[in-house]
Amino acid sequence: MPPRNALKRQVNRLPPERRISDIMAAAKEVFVEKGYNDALITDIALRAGVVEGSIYRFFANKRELLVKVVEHWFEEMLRDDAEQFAAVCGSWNQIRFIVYTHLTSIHRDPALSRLMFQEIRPAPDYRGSHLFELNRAYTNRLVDVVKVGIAAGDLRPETSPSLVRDLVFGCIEHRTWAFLRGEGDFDPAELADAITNLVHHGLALDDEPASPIESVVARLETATARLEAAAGIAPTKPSSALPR
Amino acid sequence: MPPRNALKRQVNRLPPERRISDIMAAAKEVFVEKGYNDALITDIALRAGVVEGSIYRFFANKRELLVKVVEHWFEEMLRDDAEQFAAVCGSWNQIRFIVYTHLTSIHRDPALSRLMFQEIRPAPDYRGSHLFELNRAYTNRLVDVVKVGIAAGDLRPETSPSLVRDLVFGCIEHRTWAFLRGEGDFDPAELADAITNLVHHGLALDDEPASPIESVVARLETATARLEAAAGIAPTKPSSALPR
DNA sequence: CGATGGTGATGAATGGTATTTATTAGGACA
DNA sequence: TGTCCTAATAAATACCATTCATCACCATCG
Repeated sequence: MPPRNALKRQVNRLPPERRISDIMAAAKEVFVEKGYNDALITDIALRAGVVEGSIYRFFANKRELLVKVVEHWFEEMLRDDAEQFAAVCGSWNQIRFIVYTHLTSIHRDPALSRLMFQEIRPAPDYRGSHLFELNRAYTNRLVDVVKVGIAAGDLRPETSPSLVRDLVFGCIEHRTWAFLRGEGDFDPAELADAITNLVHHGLALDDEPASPIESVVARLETATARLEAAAGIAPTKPSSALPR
Repeated sequence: MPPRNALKRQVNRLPPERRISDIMAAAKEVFVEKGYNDALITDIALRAGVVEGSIYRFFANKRELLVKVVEHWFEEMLRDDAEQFAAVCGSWNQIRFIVYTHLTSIHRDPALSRLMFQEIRPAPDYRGSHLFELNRAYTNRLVDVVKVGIAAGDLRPETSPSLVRDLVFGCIEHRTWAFLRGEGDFDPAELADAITNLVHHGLALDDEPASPIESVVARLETATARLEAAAGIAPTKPSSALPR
């Protein structure tokens, strides 16, 4: 056995899968602790027990490493949620379930959620990425719930399912930003109830006979509102506000 | 006059305000074009007609420069919106106005909006910053609208005003992310209507008083009153009282 | 059993960029 | 007109992601 010779460099050979998972585990740690920009490749390499250059054998660059780490997390999450969801019935309960599980994920992994929101999603190549597809599948469950609810007569037929998706996920994100910055805390169950109720009241079909007068006045109100908007807001391009 | 001597360096002395505004204008350009990370101080200095070091005389670092640029934009925006808002009456119209103007800002300045969402807001020192205060004032208008609406009996008493704020601004943000990434377009007026309707249906008090006609007529009256106000019959500040 | 080629792994460069610093020029003021 | 103060400069520094020339381990073959 050769003595610990300073001139001989030590090499530790491992199967690629093992190396990759070591690096990803270390990267996850560092990204979570430091955020993307302050995470150092040196630090990741150190914790993974490799040298900086080795990371570039498996990942094209720092960003790809980030994407892979978040993808891994997201996929795991989806697997866990999927079959549970299948057991939930009724539009209110289904919406509540989706809101609740999403809130729980954020509450459990704030740093990773934040990386997803702040670093991944705004990237110009996000659409077209695997994470985009995963996220689409994730959020489309809500779209489907709304569609089914409309078909079943539970929800207002004129609501846009995709707008409901943005309403719900946008609300959750906006509500949790302070927490994601490390300020304060929230209770997922409580907040899930509040959001679901608020949204659902906007969706629930009011079983009123809906007299003809009703709709006529509603149209009148809309017309005047537009008129006001056009008159009060922008002299620059008044026409567009009057689509008719 | 000294000849253009390569050994003598040219110095262009300017009043500080002028230098600062030059630098900020150049920085705005570059940040808008390239985004925060890809914006180079060198580039900014070049366009501002100064040398890199000079920027650090007026701004502590790149991030402070960014914050100042966004602050400036935001303040300007607030000034423009403020008095217009004062003229709008009725909770539906007020919400619609807020949604519409916000959508318009995003539509007009996507890059700056994006910097605000992606770079500024997630920073750990955001709360406590001037921009936080500005943004709070901006979004609190909606909170006030909801509070007044509840007090006036227009909106469900059990709704949380701050949750409505998150619902509305979160929805807008989520909806516009694709546009902010440079994919596709949206129509502010149309989207404002859709969002306002969706949210308002979740807020509007549904229990009809005994006679449907009664409330229908009341709404008609409200609508015409608004129209009068908008037309300039009752101009300066009819809003704060929120009649009725 | 020894040589050898392929490749995982290394750590020292490289390059790009924010930030700092020593030095200079212009103007205000005496 | 001389002197000091400070804006402005340009070169230097520091920090990192990324690249690259080289090395050491293993399998395979002679």
